[in-house]
Amino acid sequence: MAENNKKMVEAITSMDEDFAKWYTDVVKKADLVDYSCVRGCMVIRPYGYAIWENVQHILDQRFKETGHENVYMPLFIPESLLQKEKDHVEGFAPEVAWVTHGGSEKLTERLCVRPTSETLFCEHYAKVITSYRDLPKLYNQWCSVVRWEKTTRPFLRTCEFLWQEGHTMHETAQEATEETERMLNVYADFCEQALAIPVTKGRKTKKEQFAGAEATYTIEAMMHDGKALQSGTSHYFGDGFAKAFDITFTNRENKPQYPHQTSWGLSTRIIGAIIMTHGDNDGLVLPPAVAPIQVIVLPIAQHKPGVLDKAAEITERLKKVCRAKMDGSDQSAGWKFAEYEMKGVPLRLEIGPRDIEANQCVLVRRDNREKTVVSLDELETRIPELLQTVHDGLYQKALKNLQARTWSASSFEELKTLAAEKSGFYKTMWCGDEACELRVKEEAGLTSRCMPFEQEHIGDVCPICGKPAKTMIIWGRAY
RNA sequence: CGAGGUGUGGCUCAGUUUGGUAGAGCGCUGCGUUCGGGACGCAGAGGCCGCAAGUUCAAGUCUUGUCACCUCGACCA
Repeated sequence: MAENNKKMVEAITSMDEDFAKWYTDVVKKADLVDYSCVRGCMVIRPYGYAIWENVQHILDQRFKETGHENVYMPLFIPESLLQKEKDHVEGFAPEVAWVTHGGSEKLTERLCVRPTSETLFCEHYAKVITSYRDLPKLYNQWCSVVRWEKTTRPFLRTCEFLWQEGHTMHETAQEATEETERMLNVYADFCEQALAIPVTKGRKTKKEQFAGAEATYTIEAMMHDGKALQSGTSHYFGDGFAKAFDITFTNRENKPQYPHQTSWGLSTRIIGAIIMTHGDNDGLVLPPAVAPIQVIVLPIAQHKPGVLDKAAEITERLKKVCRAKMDGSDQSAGWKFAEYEMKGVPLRLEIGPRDIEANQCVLVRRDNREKTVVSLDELETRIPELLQTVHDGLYQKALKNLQARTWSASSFEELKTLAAEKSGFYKTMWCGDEACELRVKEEAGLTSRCMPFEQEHIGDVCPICGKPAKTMIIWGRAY
């Protein structure tokens, strides 16, 4: 029995042993995804999709609170449309999928399966924006996009993935800039408040920015292994696309003018961030706000009279204050403990004959296994409190990891040594020259993650070239 | 796209060196006993060994081709 137990537990590879393998083990064993017969694509299973639905629900609400409307654009983009903006097409052309035939007939113009929908939004905006009175246009769409990736991993990089993409048009550059920042903040708040993931907000370097954008802003999260995951991006386009797509409106002075544009997106990749930020060697650990099941009610010795009934009664009560579920299947109690830990359920409620006698139950936190005995009379207040405590615990733990793995370097040698010996984020000053960025990539194996909004003065010169530098930048290894 | 590796019941794999009737554990189905950390007994179901050619009396095993997946690099949310 002990032998068996050990074997089952070892079914998840330890994260210290092989983090990548741990990740795929968790993804599979928690029933989040299945590999599909289509190369590089995944089946998102009910439990994984339920997480995404919770993400969608919370974010969609925040988009609407900030004045956005949902729309739906076509899946296909005619080749000529994609090619209107030069930088954009150069950035995406290598990874688009093309439709060349309809039935057995060859199409006169190839259609690309959208890798992102800027071009479609632009084409539409050109038709519907004629006056400053039509602005701003604050559109968002929930959809999937396709990018022909060479190497893929569930959630982190797949050939098709689900996301939302917001596309907005504004009268002035300032308004558009504000929108870009506003939505980045929506993402950052969402990550911290709903997902318990601390993020670093900042601007991407020119090398890392979105194809066709004037500025790209990002939230970067640190995974448990110290690697970075770009978790959401917000782009300022200026009027570049507007010019390419001939979008003009009559301004307040009765003159034609190009509007200023933004776009911003967050994808199912965020589920990868949740897994790699909070997960442990027993499996997934879900932040309560997006956990499909927040409390799993487990009857103990459920064949004994009254136990199942009591557990069902408690579950019904709990459903009024949280997402609760009872497992009354005939698996053993120990099996259920392990199962729901693997699935990352934030709280487990155990109720057995001894508890019923004492009018109490045992609550166990997934994040630290702490047990609390709670009177059945106090469930409605204690459970929401405990869920909040789990959230806070997860956030603090993630923040601690971020702080413990953030290093700063004042010389290139120091940066290279740190990069070789420690994983995480590396702060240095940077002159702004792309040549230095390339050298860091070549010699230290790091890419720039962002230039944080919260700057620190850690020197006066760029450690790579020695020239004066005013910007602090974060380097790292990215998923 | 480069370098390596792997394809055998649902899953993880043994069997390939030396060709000779397709195996194990887990999972699954049924019945019974269990249940506070992955329980147990009994009885069952399930495989043209990735695919295609070839060698052979005989191929999971040898040869050639092909496809898929995995790991590491290069490229990208």
